[in-house]
Amino acid sequence: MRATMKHVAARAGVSIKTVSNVVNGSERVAPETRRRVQAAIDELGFVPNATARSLRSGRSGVVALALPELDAPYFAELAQNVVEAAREHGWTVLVDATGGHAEQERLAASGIRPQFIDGLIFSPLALRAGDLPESGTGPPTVLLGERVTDAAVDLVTVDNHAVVATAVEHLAGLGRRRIAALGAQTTETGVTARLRLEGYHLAMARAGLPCDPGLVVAAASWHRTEGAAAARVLLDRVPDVDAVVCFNDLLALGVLRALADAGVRVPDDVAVVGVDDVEDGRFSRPSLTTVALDKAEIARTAVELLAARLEGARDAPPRAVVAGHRLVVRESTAGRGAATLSP
Amino acid sequence: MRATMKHVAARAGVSIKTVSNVVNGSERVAPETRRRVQAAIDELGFVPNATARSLRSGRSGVVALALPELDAPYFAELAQNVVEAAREHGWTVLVDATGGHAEQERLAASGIRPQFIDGLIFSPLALRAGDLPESGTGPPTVLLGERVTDAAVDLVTVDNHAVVATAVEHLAGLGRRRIAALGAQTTETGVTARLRLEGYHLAMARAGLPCDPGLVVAAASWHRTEGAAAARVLLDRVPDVDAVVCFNDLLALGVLRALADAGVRVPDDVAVVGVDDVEDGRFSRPSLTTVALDKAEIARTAVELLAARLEGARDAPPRAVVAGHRLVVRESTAGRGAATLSP
DNA sequence: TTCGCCGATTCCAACGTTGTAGCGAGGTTC
DNA sequence: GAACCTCGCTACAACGTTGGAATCGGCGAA
Repeated sequence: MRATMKHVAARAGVSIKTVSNVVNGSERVAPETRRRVQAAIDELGFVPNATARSLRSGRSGVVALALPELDAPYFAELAQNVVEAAREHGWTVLVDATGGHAEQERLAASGIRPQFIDGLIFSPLALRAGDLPESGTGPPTVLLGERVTDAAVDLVTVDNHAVVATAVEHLAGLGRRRIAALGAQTTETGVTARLRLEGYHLAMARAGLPCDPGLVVAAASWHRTEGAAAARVLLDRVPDVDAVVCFNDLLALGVLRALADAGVRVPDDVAVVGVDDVEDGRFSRPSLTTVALDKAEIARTAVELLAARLEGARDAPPRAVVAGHRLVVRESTAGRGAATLSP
Repeated sequence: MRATMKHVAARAGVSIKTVSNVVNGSERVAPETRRRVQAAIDELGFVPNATARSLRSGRSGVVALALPELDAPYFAELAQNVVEAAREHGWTVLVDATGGHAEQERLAASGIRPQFIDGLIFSPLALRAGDLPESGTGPPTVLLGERVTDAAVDLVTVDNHAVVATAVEHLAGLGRRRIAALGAQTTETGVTARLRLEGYHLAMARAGLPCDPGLVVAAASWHRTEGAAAARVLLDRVPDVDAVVCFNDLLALGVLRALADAGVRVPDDVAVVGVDDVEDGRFSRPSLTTVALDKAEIARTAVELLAARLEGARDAPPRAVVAGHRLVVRESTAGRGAATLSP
């Protein structure tokens, strides 16, 4: 059985509280006592019981990260960044893969293993902010994505209009006219998809390009297979398409594959742009031009917002931070001229 | 403040223990009492405090998964599988990304947030089994990877000799003679790398192929960049190489990219095989022939071994399970003839 | 010598839950 | 009608820790 403070106390000939004081580095301990206690701790291999500590103090040092899926590169890279940022604050991250299912997400939002976690960083797919438990019920939460309602939670987002507009402008600047958008979603909950589609329409209008409805292709989920399938639909529907803006990189990677299979040259015949900047895109053939989202900034900001809320006023007004993005030009729009394996 | 059993008890006019009995579905509660208590629970939105429960019962329902990194697709996909398998057992998974650093791994092995977690599924990179805390100190552990010493922990592994041999035989069967191995590691801790290299040598010998030392290329870490760099070294060193066995898919994807940049045709000039079967390989150009490791089986087995140890005898003899693998032939060895986007 | 003070340590209670023991009411058995 | 049983519930202690109050011993000041 594992040693407890009781054992250490007995061995060192002091009270339990003195052991606690030594462990927590309190000032009020005589050097000699401290030494004796420390020796006992070492001999018994005592490690404080985090559960008891957390019950007593109300803090566990664990924050949850609820994501739709871990095996999509964007979320995997984001998770990695969150884990690292959380470590800086002495937090351990409990990752919860919701599968994007509303029920799982609701469960996650109301606190996995209630009171186990100090806070939650939540990237919902099916859930809308209005579905979040009323504040006070769930753990302090930072939302990644969109504010769908005015629920009072902190938020880290990106400017989805601008993100897609950046892509469209880049393509228009290269002289492309028939620019398709891939990744539209009809479900009410696909708010990111809706915003990105709006950004597409706005940018097309600004560039004075016709916005044929056939140019907009839906994708129920943003995975490679869906991207490939949508690309086939698109080629069939609009044979003279000369560019595709995909709403994320996975879709774009699927598109690249399907275009190659169809004998379409990229970027000569069709230029392709994604969003996210996941690592695969740097190594694909052709490498993928993309609008990079600053995942490190998103992760860092989310952790910091959470820290502020935990350490500061629990009911301070909610804050919203917009993380940055930037265009990364690679072969899928610039051809072999683009620096290889960069940046 | 959140409602506790005390509040519920007061509201329902019963003792705390009766509330506990209702919550835990004990038999000894009259229907009418149960109804009253349930009503109070609903009105107050009571949810049992997992921390207190865990302190009392010694079980938290949380298992840790310690991995080198989350953003490598193999680990991300594995993590996803573990999360799903754990959910079946009612467990939540706490993911710990160690970065492959010995110190972080040691920390993880001795129990992140001690006593917080019921068990640990551990995929070490830097640590050797001998470095694990003596049994009894850390949490019950299932090791993913290799048994380096005879430490008494459960183990899920793959037959690394056979895995690489499968790849070599496939290439030899296609008539390739100058087959390179990519991913060797000189560090003492890279046991998987050592086993895969042995598998390569054994298979080459069996196939009666010369095993020029120049054909073996090292890669400190198994990422795309390293793969690309190693491929350039290889082309420089052995210009007439006609096949490459990469010790994982990421290396292979880097190799594909570097070969394309060098104007080498795959598989016409050089055939490429990876190990893992991550999703990227299904969509790369050319798509990647690989030796698929059964990640779902690995995850499921690991969770089951852990469950058995937690529910059964704590000190039952350790078990070792070898998970399956199978060759998946795609374009990087079979050319356009291979079914596209399959399987 | 006594008092007060201060630093070091101990004691007690509490965090929210559950296991064990026990208790009263009502029914059954002879 | 006493002995016994079962049912439904309550009381208490315990899990391992920490905050706060209480206590103790030694020392300087009066």
